[in-house]
Amino acid sequence: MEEAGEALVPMQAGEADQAEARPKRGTGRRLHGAIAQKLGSAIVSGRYAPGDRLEGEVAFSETLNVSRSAYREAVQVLVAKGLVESRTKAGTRVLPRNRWNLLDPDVLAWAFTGEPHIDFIRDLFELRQIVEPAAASLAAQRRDRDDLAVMKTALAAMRKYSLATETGRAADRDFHNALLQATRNEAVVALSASIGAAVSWTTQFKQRARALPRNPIPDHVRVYDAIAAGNAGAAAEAMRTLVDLALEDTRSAMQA
Amino acid sequence: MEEAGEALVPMQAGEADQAEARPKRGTGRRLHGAIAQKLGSAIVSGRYAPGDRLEGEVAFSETLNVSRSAYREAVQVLVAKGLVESRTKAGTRVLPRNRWNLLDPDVLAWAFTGEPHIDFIRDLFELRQIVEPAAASLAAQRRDRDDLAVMKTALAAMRKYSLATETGRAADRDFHNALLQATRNEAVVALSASIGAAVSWTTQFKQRARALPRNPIPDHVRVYDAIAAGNAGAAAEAMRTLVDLALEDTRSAMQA
DNA sequence: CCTCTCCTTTTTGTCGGACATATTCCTGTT
DNA sequence: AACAGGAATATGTCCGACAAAAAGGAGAGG
Repeated sequence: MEEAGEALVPMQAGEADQAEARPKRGTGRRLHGAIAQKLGSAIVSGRYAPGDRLEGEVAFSETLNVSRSAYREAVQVLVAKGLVESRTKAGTRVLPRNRWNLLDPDVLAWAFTGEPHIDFIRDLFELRQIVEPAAASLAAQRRDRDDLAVMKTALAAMRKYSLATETGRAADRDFHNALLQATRNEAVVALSASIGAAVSWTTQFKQRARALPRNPIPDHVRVYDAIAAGNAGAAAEAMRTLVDLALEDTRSAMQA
Repeated sequence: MEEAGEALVPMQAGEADQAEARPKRGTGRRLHGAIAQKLGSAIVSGRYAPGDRLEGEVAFSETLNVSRSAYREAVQVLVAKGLVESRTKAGTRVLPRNRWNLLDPDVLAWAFTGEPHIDFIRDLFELRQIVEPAAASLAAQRRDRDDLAVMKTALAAMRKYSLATETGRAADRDFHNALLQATRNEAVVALSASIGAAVSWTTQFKQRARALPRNPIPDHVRVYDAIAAGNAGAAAEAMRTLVDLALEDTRSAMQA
């Protein structure tokens, strides 16, 4: 139902006093993309509750100082990701969480623009614990020489720069991407794009809280060795412990 | 209450033969949604190859007999799903497959509007074989009385009507949905919601090819019993065989 | 007083045209 | 031939208007 009165004011998280509401588009970004990000992160982070009605298009686009067209295109993006639903006269309303495309890369990114709920991170790691060992198993059976080469270089880069540097984290992503590529399974790879992004965010969290309490390189090496040897069971097991430790680190980091 | 009904009309179910005619929107469907579906399925089914450039907005929207605004909103949907990318002056180009959000429900649906590649189905079932046994295991550990009740009624409905009827298939979906809900993991639920939709399409394929070669009820019962008993290992194993058989059936049906 | 029907009003949906912006690509210069 | 600069072109944004659908209220009838 409709809450009376103060119901749903646009956020315009007022750092500026005056009408600086216009979402300036960052590097090369399109305007409607910026609006979509702004609205999307606002929804995912809970500033709009499921069932809430957004302000009307005309009014909202006015307060944002953008044209209705740009605003509408942004809303279409949110509709495409299952965050909101628009019906004539009823307005645009936030859908319940179970309709959201949580594995959409953008939605995941938006979820990590703010402090994500600990439960959600738990769910994500649980999915990782399901998918990644199985992926490692598949990779062990199907990898070719090129896959191993890419993983090896990524591993070397991880050793050289630690996970504290951005280049080091990029190498970590490369390692996991190469592993998933070796599964020869498009669906699994697509999942990785989502989970991988989330994982990189949680890695940043870990770093932010304190120094990494444990050197993750040996775990990665064990995974690599098992895949190189074509030992599917060992690869799965090694990956399982790797994810376990990552979860443990993240959890302790977030409690602090 | 929310009319869940996406039983909404499949537009232009008949012939798409007519040159490039205006995409008539089925009851309640928005125009840009229809365009997005048309373009999306064309891309996913391969009628546009990755790297191809779409016709310019003005020209294309003219041949479709729609306004540029509607066309643009449709394109934004495709952008949101990673299918295309638009850049000034360069035009709108189809992205490589690894950029697509394959687990997006709409993308999956579009993939099954035409004859999907057998490899893709294989990938999908492989992912199912990874996720669903693990989900059953989680469900066995976390289900409560309500979950079991819902699953039990769904099971009864499946027994009453077979999978040959739509109500029977709906009961099948209910069963799997209840199972996933019992995992208490939003990410797993979201993933399986996508895959589940695709699976229901393959089920229809099976039915179309020939009568279901095997009674699937006992397999479901085994899964239910294991979950009810809280036996995680048995639940995973039962689900594994269930998915295995489903894959086998689908494969033999598609070879015919 | 309640219910049903009809109409008003609100909000999204679609349209058309205009201008802005950013590249690409061609052209002309050095 | 290399480079710089301008014209062409496609997307990006803005504006204003009307169409369509549906929620909510008004009025007739029970």
